[in-house]
Amino acid sequence: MVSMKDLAAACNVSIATVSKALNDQHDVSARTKEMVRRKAKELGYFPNSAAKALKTNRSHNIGVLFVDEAQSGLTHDFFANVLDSFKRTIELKDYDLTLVNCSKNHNNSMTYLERARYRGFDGVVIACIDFRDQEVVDLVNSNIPVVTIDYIFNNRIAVISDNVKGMRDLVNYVYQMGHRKIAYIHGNDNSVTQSRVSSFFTTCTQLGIEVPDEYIKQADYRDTEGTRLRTLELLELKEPPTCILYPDDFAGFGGINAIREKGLRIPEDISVAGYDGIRIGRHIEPKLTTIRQDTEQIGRLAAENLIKLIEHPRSTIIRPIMVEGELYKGSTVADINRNAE
Amino acid sequence: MVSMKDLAAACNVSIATVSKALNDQHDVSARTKEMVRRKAKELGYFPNSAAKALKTNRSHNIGVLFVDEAQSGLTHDFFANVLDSFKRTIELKDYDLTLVNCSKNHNNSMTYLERARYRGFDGVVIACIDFRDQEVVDLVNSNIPVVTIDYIFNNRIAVISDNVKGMRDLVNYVYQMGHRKIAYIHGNDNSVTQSRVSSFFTTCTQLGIEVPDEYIKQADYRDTEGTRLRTLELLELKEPPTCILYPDDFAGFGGINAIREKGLRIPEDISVAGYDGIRIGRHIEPKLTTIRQDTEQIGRLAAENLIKLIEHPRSTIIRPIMVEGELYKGSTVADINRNAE
DNA sequence: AATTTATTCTAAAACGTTTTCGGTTTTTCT
DNA sequence: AGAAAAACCGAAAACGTTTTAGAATAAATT
Repeated sequence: MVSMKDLAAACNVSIATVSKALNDQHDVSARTKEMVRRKAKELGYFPNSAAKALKTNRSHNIGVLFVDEAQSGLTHDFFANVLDSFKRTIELKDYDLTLVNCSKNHNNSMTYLERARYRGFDGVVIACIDFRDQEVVDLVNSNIPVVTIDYIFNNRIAVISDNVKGMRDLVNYVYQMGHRKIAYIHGNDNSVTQSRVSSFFTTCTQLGIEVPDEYIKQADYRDTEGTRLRTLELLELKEPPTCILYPDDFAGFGGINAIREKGLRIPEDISVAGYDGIRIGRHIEPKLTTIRQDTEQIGRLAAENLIKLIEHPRSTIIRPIMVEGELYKGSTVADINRNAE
Repeated sequence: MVSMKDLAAACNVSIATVSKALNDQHDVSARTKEMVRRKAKELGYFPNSAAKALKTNRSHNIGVLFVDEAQSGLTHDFFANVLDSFKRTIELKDYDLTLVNCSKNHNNSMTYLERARYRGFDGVVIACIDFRDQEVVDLVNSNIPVVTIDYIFNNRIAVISDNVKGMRDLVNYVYQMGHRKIAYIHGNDNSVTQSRVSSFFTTCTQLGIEVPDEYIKQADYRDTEGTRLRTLELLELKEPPTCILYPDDFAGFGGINAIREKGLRIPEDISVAGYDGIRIGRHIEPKLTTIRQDTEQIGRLAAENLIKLIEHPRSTIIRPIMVEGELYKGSTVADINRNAE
């Protein structure tokens, strides 16, 4: 409510001088700077971001775009952790974070791009969304600095979890534990799933493992009911797998339930593994074997690179950034090597 | 980038007319309104929120204040669900949501109140934070519309989960299942804990249950290691409880682990219950008995009332709003009545 | 026809900043 | 001491809106 005008009056200087003093410009003396700042604190002055944004075309505000279809937005463990890390990082540089309104409630709703411009975001981070949506594509192709998570666009910064390496590590580990009959219930079709599935097959081939068609099934991510049903199918096979991989940890618990329904023990009778490394997985028994994605790193790198792109567009190298996950061994994959019996 | 000025030029009318046409004011003819709107769409015009906010002192942006101490902000299941519901609700009214930067990284960082003013939030929702923090108190006592979650300030809107009723329902259920030796490991001291603890004692007294001191212990919320240790202590007692209540579901799993460590079965040998109703609790075995907090409702009511307060300050009744939780029976509390044996 | 009333429009100020450019004053150099 | 350079400051325009007060025109009333 107390503006630069008031402050200028109180200091007997011009508004211009006040502005420069507060912004630490070089053409104002140390003495007046000191005076203006003291007075500012005294009167309880603080700037108005709207006016500043209007004038400078910089909002110091970053938008985050995600769609919480089926309750899987903010409550999505992986994404929430990424976002949390992202937020902590940009806060160090004095940015705020705005969740972009993505409801299409009236027919005149803005597109994502329009809304980003409307709010004047300095940059946008995009995650957890259908990347083939035309609105998303338009936003990515605009001149607004953008970073995507787990999806690569041409000539844009992306931070992606190394699903190829993750799946390879997981399969190698399972193989090393003696398993040769490995089933994989994968998630619904998107780029993440594709990376994992192709890595699964590649690794199996390299290891000389044959994967019968009926060992490959599909369920949605976080869909415990789907994995339960698929798991039951797998257990019905005349030659059931000795280990089942799930789309993610959450969905994995659906599979675990199915297995126990059948009176089987984990990992004595059958082994399982998830993907993600959700927090709770390390706190409940059996501790789920999984690939822990480095959400901390993903969020931080996304933030750092987006800010670099915003503040130094010319000197920022635009490329996808890989973040490796880490195998968490847990206790759901049994060692069934001969010598271990 | 195309502004009202451009639009005015293209339409051969004044800027004022354009503004009024787009805002559907009464003193502009239907014909020009139509014309302006058509032209606006044609040129790809959209407003600039900073300019609008500067002029009107309304940002159509709501701040959310929470502190993610110990990773328990966005990744906090209860809060994430509340926030998700909150967001969906305000989006229907065309508001955006900004997570207020609450890092104190340099000594000149703004206070919460200053930041709220700086950004020009129309309102702020406060949750998951130390409500005794002076900065929070200052914000609450300012003239900015505010709603708090799970904490009541005088003369401010609050949406709170009915912990008294929740705990009463839970204890009654446990009692009804035949339990008389009920232990309670409660969370660290705050208003939520106080409600639950006092309700626990009141209900026990009403039921004529004696609660020995050593049945009451403390662990932090979501602290699986703490609950593990406290649980082991309880099991060492010469007269151990037949049922243990935990601070929350997440922490409850720490207790479950401890119990299994000792080779005991749930619920055959000992019963347990949590509090919250986190999603995963319904997907893993054993299904944890708990009080499911109605996060959907809490978020929605907080949003609706905050917006009402923003848009119609005079006619909004200011009072705490109670939201009841629901008993989820799960399968971790055994029926130990004589006839059930 | 003259007056009033209603309708439709515009000019201009204002919101709180930043920035450019020019003008003083002070310091430094010869 | 005088000139050149450096340091410091202010007036004013601009960013994209909304809003007020009034002007111009059209319609309705006497």
